[in-house]
Amino acid sequence: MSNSTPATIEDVARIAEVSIATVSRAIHMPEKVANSTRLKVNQAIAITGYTTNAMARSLRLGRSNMILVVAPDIGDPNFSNILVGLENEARAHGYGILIGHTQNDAQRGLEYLKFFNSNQAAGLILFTGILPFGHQTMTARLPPSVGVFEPVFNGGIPYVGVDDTEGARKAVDLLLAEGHRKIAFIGDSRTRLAYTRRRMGYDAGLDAAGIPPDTRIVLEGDGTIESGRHAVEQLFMRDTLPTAFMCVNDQTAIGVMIGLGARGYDIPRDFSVTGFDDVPQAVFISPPLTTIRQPRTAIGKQAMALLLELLSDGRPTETEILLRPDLVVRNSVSAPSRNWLKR
Amino acid sequence: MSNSTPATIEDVARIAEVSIATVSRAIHMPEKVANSTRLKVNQAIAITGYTTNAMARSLRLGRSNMILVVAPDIGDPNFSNILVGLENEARAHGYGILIGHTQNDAQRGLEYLKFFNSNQAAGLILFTGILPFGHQTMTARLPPSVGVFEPVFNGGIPYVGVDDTEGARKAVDLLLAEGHRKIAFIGDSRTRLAYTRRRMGYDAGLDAAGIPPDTRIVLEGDGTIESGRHAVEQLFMRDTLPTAFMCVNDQTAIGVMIGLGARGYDIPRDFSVTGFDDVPQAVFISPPLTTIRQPRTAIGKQAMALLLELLSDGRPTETEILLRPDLVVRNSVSAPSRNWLKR
DNA sequence: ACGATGTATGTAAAGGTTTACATAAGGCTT
DNA sequence: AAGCCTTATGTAAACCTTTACATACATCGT
Repeated sequence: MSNSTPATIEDVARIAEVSIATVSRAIHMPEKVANSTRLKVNQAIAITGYTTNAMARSLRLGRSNMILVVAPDIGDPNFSNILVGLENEARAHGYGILIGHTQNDAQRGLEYLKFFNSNQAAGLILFTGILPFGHQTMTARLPPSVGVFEPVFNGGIPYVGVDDTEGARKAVDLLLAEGHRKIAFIGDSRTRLAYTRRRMGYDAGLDAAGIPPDTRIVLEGDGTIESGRHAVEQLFMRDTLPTAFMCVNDQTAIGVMIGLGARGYDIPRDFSVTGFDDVPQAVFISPPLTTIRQPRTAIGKQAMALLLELLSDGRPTETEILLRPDLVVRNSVSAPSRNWLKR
Repeated sequence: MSNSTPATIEDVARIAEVSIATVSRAIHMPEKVANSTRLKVNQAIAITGYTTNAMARSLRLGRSNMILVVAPDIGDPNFSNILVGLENEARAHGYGILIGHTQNDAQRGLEYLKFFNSNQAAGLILFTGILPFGHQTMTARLPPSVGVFEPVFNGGIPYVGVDDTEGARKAVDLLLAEGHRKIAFIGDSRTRLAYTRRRMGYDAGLDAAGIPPDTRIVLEGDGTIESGRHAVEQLFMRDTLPTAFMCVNDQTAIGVMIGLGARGYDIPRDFSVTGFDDVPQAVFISPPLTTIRQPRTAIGKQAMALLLELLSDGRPTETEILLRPDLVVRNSVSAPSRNWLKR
């Protein structure tokens, strides 16, 4: 019972008075074994407290029951909820997860490949939009992989994300409904698909409202708080002020709010601001940010489900799964102020 | 080269024209092998791109190179930075980390034991103050373990945390220096060691300032935002108002601030508030929270270092490592307002 | 010149599992 | 009752390492 060394399949076999092959079958292919023997085996397992040695199993099978999750930054507020979804789904199917963070360092990413060479992981979940490994070199023998949030590279890797266009459309429609006509769009890098798609939602919303695009109030940045702040300064410099700021993500929106606050303006009285992501901070900042929620736990769950499917079937059923983002109305949006309307 | 199956030690041996034993030795005990052969082996490894199969190695050695990290909630804002520290240190020593979250469910915690039975993990890092497994049953065959933040149970498991007493003392001293004399302490559960210790710092600070303890303004809660809010209501009901709230953690402090805000008070004009932890939100709330920082990355690093030591030596050098917490001054503390001083 | 000592390498077993193949027994068909 | 199919179980090989033990050879002291 409380032996020093854990019970092996042989211990079970001895007690159940069957061969080890039968024990293995009783566990993994119960229908192939007679009811009476299955019972004996189960009893023996209960007595010994046997758990199958995952190492030996993986060695024999040539694949492990672990999934490697690689993210550029574990501390990213978007990360942890995704992880919950990933982990729950994995566990439900007998898989565990392994976490690696690359800190945006390709070299470190590369080191994670050893988990696959050495059979320590069977599949890969990628958070970064790029492969964390040297590109061409490895694409050939890449393990079954699924991207989260963003499509990966061009490697034909399926991914699970959110319908960015629809989400952006919801944000812009809210602002339009409040009466805003001059709505700035503060983006991040044009190379990111999320930017392109959210921008599409913005453009479409404006177009549907009959408002001609005004490129003077469409800015690019890098998605950080600092970049949101900078965007505000730029607009004040140019004297092309909008009445509302629609931001590509919450970080940028927070930056915008800080920038506006520093200039003495009140939100939402003087300007309205929307974000995208609904990071945990969004509810704590002042005023609480109206934003678009990414269903993170659901994304994680779907991504893992897709990967598990990939692992068993070999081919993905879908190459892109987009979940529906929700508008979360808080306190950073109101009708444009009289003053600004006059402009 | 780009074979479908990864190279094994035998491939290397064949190319280097030595036995597999020599290859293994060349890798793990290089000094035991002649220079010339070591060179040949290294070349062969380079040619084949060989990586040792961790499964086979673990099976043979009877231990793995993975560390299981169990936390009640991966989404906890305290968690991710710790993880960075843990992971960096682990990787530096050839270990990887495995993450599990129990969601405060003992049953789920129990399931993680299989990682040890099956040799999938060599050691354990515990975030929860309690063992996530059935208590008495398992203590005997518990793997090498280290606690983080809090001592674990009574199982003689070493842990790495922060000097709570010193941190609390810094907070209370700041409030005293600002001129506060009536300082409330909002705690969480008395069963938590962190509570006891932070309370000790509070008591000591008051004592040093010659202020007699006033139990009417020392409250208990459960460490949540809601509980902070509730504490404010209680104090208003009883009409025993302090001029400052010293909170056992940031969540409670945020709750206190929300509660005070809801009653129309301004912080820090009407009341001062301090927290403990310096969670990421602390800087985003309004006003930004003055709090005590836990050096999270450092804690993680130390905890992992301690565990690794445990794994090799068998016995821990220290049973408790406390790091120094820092006061982070932001905007939630000022001198008590005239009005309140009169009381 | 011989045994002793030391160094470098090879041989083979062991670690726990899964599974192809072999065997045995029972039930059908004719 | 003979042959055949089906079902249940056992035997043994394979997965890839590490390492105790054996072997071979060179070096050294006497």
